[in-house]
Amino acid sequence: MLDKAFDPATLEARLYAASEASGAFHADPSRAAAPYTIVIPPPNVTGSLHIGHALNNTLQDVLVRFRRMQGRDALWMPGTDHAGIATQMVVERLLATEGKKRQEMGREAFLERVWQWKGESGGTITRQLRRLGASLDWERERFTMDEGLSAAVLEVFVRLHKEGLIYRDTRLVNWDPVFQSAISDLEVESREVKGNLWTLRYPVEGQPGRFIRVATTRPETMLGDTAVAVHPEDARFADLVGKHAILPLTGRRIPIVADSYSDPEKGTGAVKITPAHDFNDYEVGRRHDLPMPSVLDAEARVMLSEIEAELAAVEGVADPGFVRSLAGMDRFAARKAILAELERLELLEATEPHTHQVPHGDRSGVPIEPRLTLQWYCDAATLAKPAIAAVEDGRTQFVPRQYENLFFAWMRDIQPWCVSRQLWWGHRIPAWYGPDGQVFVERSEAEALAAAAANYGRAVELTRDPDVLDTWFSSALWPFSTLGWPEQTAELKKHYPTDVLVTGFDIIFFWVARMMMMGLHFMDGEVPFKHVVIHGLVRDARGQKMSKSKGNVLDPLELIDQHGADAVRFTLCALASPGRDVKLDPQRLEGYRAFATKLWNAARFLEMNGVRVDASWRPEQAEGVLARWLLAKADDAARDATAALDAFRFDDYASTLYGFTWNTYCDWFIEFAKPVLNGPDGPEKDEVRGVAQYVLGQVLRLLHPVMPFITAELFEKLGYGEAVALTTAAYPKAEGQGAASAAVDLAIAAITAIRSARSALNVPAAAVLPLRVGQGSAASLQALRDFAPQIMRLARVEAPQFLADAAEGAGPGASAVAVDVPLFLPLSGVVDLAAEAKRLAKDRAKAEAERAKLEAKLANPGFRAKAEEAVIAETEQRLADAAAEVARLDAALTRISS
RNA sequence: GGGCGCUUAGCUCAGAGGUAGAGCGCCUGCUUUACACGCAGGAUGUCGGCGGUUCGACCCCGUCAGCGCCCA
Repeated sequence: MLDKAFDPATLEARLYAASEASGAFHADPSRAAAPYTIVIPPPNVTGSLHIGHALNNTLQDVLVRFRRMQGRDALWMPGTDHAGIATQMVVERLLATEGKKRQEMGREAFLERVWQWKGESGGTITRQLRRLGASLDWERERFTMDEGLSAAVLEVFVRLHKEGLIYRDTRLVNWDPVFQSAISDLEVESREVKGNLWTLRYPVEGQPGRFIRVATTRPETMLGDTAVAVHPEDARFADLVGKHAILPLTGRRIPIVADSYSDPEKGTGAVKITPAHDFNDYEVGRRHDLPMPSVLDAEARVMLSEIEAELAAVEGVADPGFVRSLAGMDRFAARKAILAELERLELLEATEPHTHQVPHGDRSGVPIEPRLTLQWYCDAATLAKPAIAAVEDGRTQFVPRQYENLFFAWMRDIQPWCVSRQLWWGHRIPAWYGPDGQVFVERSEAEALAAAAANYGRAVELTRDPDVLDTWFSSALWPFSTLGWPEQTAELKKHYPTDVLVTGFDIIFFWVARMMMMGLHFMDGEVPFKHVVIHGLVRDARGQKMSKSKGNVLDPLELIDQHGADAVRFTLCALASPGRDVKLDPQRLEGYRAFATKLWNAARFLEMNGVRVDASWRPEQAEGVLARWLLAKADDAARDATAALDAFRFDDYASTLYGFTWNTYCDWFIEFAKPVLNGPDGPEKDEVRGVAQYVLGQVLRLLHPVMPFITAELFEKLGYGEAVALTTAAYPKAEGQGAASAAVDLAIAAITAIRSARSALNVPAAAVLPLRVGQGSAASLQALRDFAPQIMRLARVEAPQFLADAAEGAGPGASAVAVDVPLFLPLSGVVDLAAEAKRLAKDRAKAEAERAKLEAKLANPGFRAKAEEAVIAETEQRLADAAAEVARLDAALTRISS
């Protein structure tokens, strides 16, 4: 016997553990079944499950469970990435509490410590994914730093280098002074900062008393200025172009150049150019062939080595002694000192408050310092071409489609990808340097030594590059490295290309783009995935982004504790409309938890009424109208649910099943079944019991992808089979059960019409009224006869009296209509006839308006001439119906007033 | 400034060139022995504004407005 209420907390852990242990989530390449493959976008190993993960993984799990039930050899590949910066940060913080520093420990010991941390704490998110019910193939769990994946990284790096697609170059990078490493553009976020706009005066060479004024938000970089730029068409400065300015403090002579980068509208119209510390200035520097001295070191402290030689004393303008005093000073302290000195020299003209966007490291939280450094680059522009082509010709499709534009925009303007990071935790770059600095990129130190020996004609000592690769470099290989590449495994053969990548739009550049580039390059031009399903961000009920500072964060694990994993999953699924953010209102969760309870109670009801699972019951044998009606509706639900999932419409999938389960199955079928179940034993009762258990079985299967726990529990408790068996039970298909019986729909219409009339007339709920049935088609009258017990029970009426002719039944009372049959509720004395008259008049007005509208439409010659035949016929039918409705209501009004 | 998206019931959102929908909320009534996490009934929409195409526009086109996101 089922418990009185569904209690998710007591069964989720048990059910999940049983499924995992049963091997139901495990793919097997030796199986004949066609593959279905999703690789999880690898969560960060330091991470824990947030609501965005819950959405992302719910959608993946729904797809995987659905396809698995359809008989596919489903593989959902689990794992995490090593998150270079984040992990290093976590462990360094841990060390700090012990009073230790990474630099003191040395690289080896530090890495050992990171692995130790990973062993102890790196499994958080994978444990949490189990609570969500995610049916990942845990036996295959991978980690980007594990042996196999590291081999893949090595192979890719070496091959790309030999192909000339990886090279070293000195370029401007986003430098994070906290981590002292290059970071990706994508790890930089712009933050609004209240600062100042300072106007500086640079003396013009050879024109005493004349200055060119430049506005800047970063005065400390002026030490590295190598030009002043003005707009070529700016008349104010036309005579200065080609002349020089004397850079204050350093005394350096710098050219005044014409470049359209300078905006005449902004600031003073002249802009200082510091090529080594600003991306725009860097481009200007390249255009004008300017020197690019760096003036800030790895920690963003003032560094003079590249400008020291040119320091010159200029009376009232530059003092080398002052500049030297800045050496080693932090950039913000240097800013203050420089401003003070400029002020003293009367070269600081104005200070205005100014709010502007400043790039910050998303993890360190400090302003990024663009720095000119020697790094390893990957030729992304070349690799991007096949990726763009694959999306253009539809080998990979985005869902929703419009995200392809975002992908194209980024890929067509892609910059060289800086892949080196000045960290310890990560894949160490397989590059060794000879005594003269020549580089040898090989798969191992031995190979590098051999290559060096061949090159120099003798054995030499090599030094290995200390840097590691960007974490995304290894993530980019994830769709094939996890399948065993570079080994040609059975898994790789069967499961690549994968079917779908499910991710948020914010991650298109991180994962999608890079996986596409690497997949196409290394897998013989085969795309890594056929579909990219993009979902929105999870926001709070008011549409605000969740953030710790706002305190509006919803923790999925708490939600699971409160409502059950099924309700959380169903909610996320129902709200996942394509291209929209998910506004998660706790009220919605309550609503879908109620849905789970509803399903539970329906099952309980059947159990209490002697409905038992009968695997031999065949739907084709059902003859009764009610059974056939339910089977046809179940067919529709199966077809619609499947179509929705085929199209990645998770919202439609959820609402189809919500409606079918609650409205069709519980509200109508079960209510119609009650008189039969309470009645005498016999073939009719057997059939109702049979169809009840059969369709409930279908419902459990249909819902299982989104509500794996409650469905498995009911599957087992009711006797359909072991809980774990539902994981691989066949997903229902539309079976061709035909159209739903009109007889049931007519009975439903009759009940609804009578209920509506009763309610409008304030008939006491408990009152049982007489019911007279007027003239109608033979089929309709038969339907009302067949379902008389249901109508009596659900509409609270006496056994219907079928009237012999239209004249009968006249007399005061309420009236209603079910399709083509008038229904009379003689209510003289019981009911407020004036209220009934009012109700009828209102309905009549509505019907008359409809009639008039249709008549006008048909009277339009253009409509007659140009509309499709079928549309005209339909409109005529509707007009006839409306006219009949008006006539019926007129008759009812007449009866009442007589 | 450039690009993309959105605007439909009180809220959150579906929606097809030909009859505007759902869930929640709201109002009313109900211990109808599965379920009050329930049952039944009900109200609410110039489908953002304007113009165009069409026999017919919520839908297609143009334009304006407001909101959001991305990039600069």
